[in-house]
Amino acid sequence: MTVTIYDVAREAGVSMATVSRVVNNNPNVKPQTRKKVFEAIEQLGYRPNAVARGLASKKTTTVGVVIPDISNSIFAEVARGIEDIANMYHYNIILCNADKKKDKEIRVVNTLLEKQVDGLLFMGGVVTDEHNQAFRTSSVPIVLCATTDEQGAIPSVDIDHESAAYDAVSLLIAKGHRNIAMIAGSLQDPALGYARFQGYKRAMTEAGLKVLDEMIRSGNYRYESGVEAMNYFLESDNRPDAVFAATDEMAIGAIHAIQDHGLKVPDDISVVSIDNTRMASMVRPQLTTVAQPMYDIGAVSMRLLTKLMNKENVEQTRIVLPHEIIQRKSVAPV
Amino acid sequence: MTVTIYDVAREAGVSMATVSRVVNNNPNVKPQTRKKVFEAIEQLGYRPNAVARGLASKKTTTVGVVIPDISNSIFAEVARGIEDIANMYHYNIILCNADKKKDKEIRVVNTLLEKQVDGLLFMGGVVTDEHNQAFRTSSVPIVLCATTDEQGAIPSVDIDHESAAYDAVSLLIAKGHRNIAMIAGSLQDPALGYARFQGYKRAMTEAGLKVLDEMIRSGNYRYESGVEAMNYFLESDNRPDAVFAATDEMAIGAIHAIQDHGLKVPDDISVVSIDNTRMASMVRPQLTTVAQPMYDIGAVSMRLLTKLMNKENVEQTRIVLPHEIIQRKSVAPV
DNA sequence: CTGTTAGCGCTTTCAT
DNA sequence: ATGAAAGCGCTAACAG
Repeated sequence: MTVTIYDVAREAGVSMATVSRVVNNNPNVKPQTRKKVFEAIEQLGYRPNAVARGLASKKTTTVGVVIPDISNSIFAEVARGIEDIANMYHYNIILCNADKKKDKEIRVVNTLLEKQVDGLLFMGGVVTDEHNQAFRTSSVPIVLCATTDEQGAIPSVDIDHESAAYDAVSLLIAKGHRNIAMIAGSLQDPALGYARFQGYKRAMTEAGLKVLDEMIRSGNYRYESGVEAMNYFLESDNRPDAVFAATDEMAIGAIHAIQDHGLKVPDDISVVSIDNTRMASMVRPQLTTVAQPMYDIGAVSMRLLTKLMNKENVEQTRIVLPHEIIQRKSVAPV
Repeated sequence: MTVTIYDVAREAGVSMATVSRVVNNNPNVKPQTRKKVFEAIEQLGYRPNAVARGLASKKTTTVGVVIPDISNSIFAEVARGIEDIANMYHYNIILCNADKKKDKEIRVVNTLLEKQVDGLLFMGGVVTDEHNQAFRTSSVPIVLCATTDEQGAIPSVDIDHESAAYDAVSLLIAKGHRNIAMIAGSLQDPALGYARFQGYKRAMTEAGLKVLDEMIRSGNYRYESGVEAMNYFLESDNRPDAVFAATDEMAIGAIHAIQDHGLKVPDDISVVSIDNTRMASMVRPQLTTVAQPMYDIGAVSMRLLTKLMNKENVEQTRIVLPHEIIQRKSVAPV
């Protein structure tokens, strides 16, 4: 039924080993023989079985990637970077959504390992002890992508969220704003939510400004939570004159909340955030935001992983990519 | 080094077959034996090798999905639907971007087949003869996802783009608009761009309205091309009073172009589109659009694929999912 | 309920 | 430059 390497060998009048050699581009084959084999392959419509090859060679040329949610554009962009580089190095990608649920994350890491992936890219929220435990049983390299572990024991590629937040808030301060609110993410999330909050705090403190509890609301990174949080600020008696949102989406929510209250951005209230998703230039006013190089994070982490899988010597296993503030139209001088 | 089923068997004092049985949940094992085996597994930290299993059983419990671009939110949403259902049926996903490039599409289909996926989900633009050729050599089922072949020979799940467009334009007409422009996609793309254009034409014609060349511009489905196209209309001497855009993104571009010209949506010009991406409710005014159930398209096509892989009898192999017009704030009566 | 025994389709020494 | 043969780790009859 299915044609195997053996059939090709018979058809070409050579041994399996020889067929294997030509399929794998081993130079030790006489051109003439190579030709015969190719003809037989063509003739029979032979398609190498990658599973058998994987079993025999102990390499599958596929890497597993666990991602919180592929339908979230931030992660989708990272995934695209991963895929492009993987492709370039002839790896395929097994993609698993894990929704930032610890149990699911650990489960998929295990099934990925069972599938004998040659390496693992882990994109998630927190890296707990249980994660480390699961990672430790892996015989293949793992790199954290768009996150880091606190001990810095595992190779990772990310931006410095704290300093990105610091820069965003500092811009606001430089423009003369003093009464600056923050729409934060989850403060339980050390790699992102909390780090961005820390950056806000540091910028405020260094500028001699007070960090007031009532000027901080936590959202879930999404649009709706941005409008909710902003509505809260709008209705408080100490209305901020600028808002720093932990994500573009929440910032856009905030902008609309402000506009729906009959106020103007940036004339009445300035807004700045982090991410620089495509949407940032698809709002009016266009969003001033700190660009997170998501595609590059994916690309660089995949590249790092290829080196690790290749057992190359890598000096830097903890890579921090630079961020950049993109000034558009949502921030005004006071 | 790596612990195999054989090691577990020895440790537990049973045969490989028995270990295999307990790992695969075969009921024919005495509870006591099962327990012994589990202990040995635990002890040794045994992790079944899915590649070996795949070779022996000729099933990999993974399906391949070829997708144009995972960083495009439309496709990402489909992918999420696929993943969720795949997960539910214990399949994993190998994801390959193919950028709607025919060569790349065919190449990845082949490598996916080499990897012995149990089934294939194909999301792409046009399905050419060459595609069909590649599909035909497959011994595993294939379903087209968010596209169809013209002959209808291959199982597929999609919406009826023509009628979605028809409904969108008809809404405009019902509201009293007569001078309706269209920002189309690629008219070379039969499954989407052209079908949506056909729907526009039919709605116009049936209403006794003229389809004017100068009222139609082609974009590339993206935001920028929406603003470009709209600018063209805005500067022409026959300004439309309503615009139908083939995608939300282009519609949002159009809205901003209109606003940047000092006009109002929908007061001066109404805008309607197709997609209902999350962004549709993240613009002001919120976008009236035809909802394309992307998640469901992914979910349903994966479900269909599971049935096919299972050799179940399926009556309907060409599924057309319903669309629905979502009226928000971008369309006004004249 | 459990064990024996062939493979699955390929890679990889080791010879020649 | 090529072939023979031993696995890779597991499943699936088959036998008992």
